[in-house]
Amino acid sequence: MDVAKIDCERVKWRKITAEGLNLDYTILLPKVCADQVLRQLEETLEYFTGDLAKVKVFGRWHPIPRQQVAHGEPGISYKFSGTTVPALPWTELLSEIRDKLNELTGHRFDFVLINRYRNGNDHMGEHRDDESELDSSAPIASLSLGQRRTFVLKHKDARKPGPDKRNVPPVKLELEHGSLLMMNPPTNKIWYHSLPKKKSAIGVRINMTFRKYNANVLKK
DNA sequence: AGATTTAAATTCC
DNA sequence: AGGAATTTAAATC
Repeated sequence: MDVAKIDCERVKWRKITAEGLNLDYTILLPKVCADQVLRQLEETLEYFTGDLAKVKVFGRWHPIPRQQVAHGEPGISYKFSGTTVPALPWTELLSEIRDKLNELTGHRFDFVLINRYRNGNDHMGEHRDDESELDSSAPIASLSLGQRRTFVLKHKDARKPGPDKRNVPPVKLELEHGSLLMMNPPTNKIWYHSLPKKKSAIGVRINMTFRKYNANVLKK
């Protein structure tokens, strides 16, 4: 069972919508395939360490509460609160997954950010994937492997304190082993997302978000 | 120029 | 008990 053999025609999507939110969810990889991909990722990926694994928040430096690495086309770098990391070259497995997602979606992803959550204590705070260097017309494809975790989305107006706070309910999803979540425009301009801590989560989760950068970011 | 950004400690259910 | 909300600064766009 390998990724290249997955039949895109048979993928059954679940559509999730709300005000300014447009998601598609599916279990893309059958269990045996997802198990194999996870094992291969664990064997082949190395994560950033040292200064590349730190963020500056409220004037203080912290180690990121998860492991992280980026791969993609030459010339791309990923910036987040204080730190800039280079995109490492594509690996064979990452290219294979990218090609399948390109076939499935009709987009050409040129970058992937990989986050590894060692256990339920690793997490990610509320943020949007709306960097100006990203092609705002392209979706972001989020593939999850390993430990199931809850993904929380909040409307930007439900988040800010004060009188203009609006009561838009959050959207929660359980991201399963082998699942693919498509975040379609304009979702990432309007909704924040996070992966909260979960005491009961013991296992490792790896999440890969495939993105498309604006053409002028790539090295020619 | 004012909104936005990110994680941790603390308080509050 | 464990989650959700609140508070924290300085730099960037």
